[in-house]
Amino acid sequence: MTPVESKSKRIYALVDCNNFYASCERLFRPELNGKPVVVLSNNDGCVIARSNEAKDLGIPMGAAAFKFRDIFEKYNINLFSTNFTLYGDISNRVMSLLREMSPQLEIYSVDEAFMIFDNAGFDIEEYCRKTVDRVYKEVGIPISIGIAKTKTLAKLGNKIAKDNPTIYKGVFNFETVESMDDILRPLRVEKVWGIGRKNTKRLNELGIYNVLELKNADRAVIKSFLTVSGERTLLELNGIPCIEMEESEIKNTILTSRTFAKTTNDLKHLKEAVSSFASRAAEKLRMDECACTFVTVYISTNYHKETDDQYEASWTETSISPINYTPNIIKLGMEALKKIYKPEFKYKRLGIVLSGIVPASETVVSLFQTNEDQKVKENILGGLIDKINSVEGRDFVRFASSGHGDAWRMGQHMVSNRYTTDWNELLEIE
DNA sequence: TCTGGGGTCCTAGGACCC
DNA sequence: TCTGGGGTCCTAGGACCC
Repeated sequence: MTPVESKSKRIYALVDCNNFYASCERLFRPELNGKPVVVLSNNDGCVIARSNEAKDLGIPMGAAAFKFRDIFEKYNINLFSTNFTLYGDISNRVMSLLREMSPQLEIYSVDEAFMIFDNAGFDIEEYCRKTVDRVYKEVGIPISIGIAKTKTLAKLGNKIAKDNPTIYKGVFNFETVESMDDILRPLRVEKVWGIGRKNTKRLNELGIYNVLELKNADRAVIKSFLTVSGERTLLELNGIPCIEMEESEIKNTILTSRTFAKTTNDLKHLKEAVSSFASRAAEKLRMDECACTFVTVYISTNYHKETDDQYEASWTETSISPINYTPNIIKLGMEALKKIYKPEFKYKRLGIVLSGIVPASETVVSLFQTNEDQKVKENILGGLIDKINSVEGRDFVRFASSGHGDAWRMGQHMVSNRYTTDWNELLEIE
């Protein structure tokens, strides 16, 4: 037997929540079922989720909200600002149910996960249909599933299921399809996972327009034009798995960034932003039980405004040993900001990136920086702040340097309630 | 007037070494 | 003094994803 034959037969089932953010908003406003719903980004700047009814009205993903104001009004579209606290909680509910249905689960994003079946001795398609029913009944979120030998095909199958609900009823299975060619021929290459704007253009220049043409293309040609990533996509379309399970649960980077509601060149405002974003990033870091070595700050002007002078810059500070205590991270962030700040520009965006991430348990105490006692104190204080904030809402407790941030804080005008995490409800549940 | 936020992976090019 | 090529490591930036 060759190694390939002796390998177990693995099947991927990609679960994707339909119109996730819009579905979350509807969950607590059932009167909106059948009506158009749109969720806007921070600052209510652009469209990041649409219900099917909103899609049918021709509202594109990523559309600038101010350009569609008339349409929103004319069709009486229900608008929501983002409520990530709510979406995160609903996501957790969906994922725990999926984990129950499939112990090998790889969570890919807030609304997507791969269920993995090795040598399943049962009808996977039937099982997936049951999963669709259960998630809808128990959580209230509609999902679609694509089944195939590779992740890329499973993603594509999911798209097919979603685009043809009456034919496939939420589940598309590449394993039982009669003619692969007939399915792939009508699909444009940009539908494929990993083929974005630039790669679509390159492929079109090669005369490759549909997925079947890509699947049958010359491997060496694809590699030379689309690099190894494109080559992997081609192999995956042919049923050869190249994108494996994620091995590490640890993120490489943790990022907190915001576009400001107004521009500012006031160093005081930027310092407040650094302090506030560093606090949030440190909180995420501790949630993963990790520590970081590098703290990067980047700032930029408003690149949409061509009449303004443009500037963007970033700087990375290095810690002697890995840290996750908020004041330490703020301190490095402030030093980085000092290196790149220029008073002559008006800033629209600032971000903090934490990298060099390691499990907190593996960190050794640095002789130069802190001692065991200090470390213990930092851990207790950090944990306490996180606990209070998780109940009282983000930023309930924060460091004084974060200020009140009225000048730069985001504008959000249509936020729904934090239905599932409100303090009162927590009390009732517990 | 008003265009998100949080990630991953890959490549090219510079610095440095032998 | 002048010359070369190969290798590694690091970083910035591009492209993609949801």
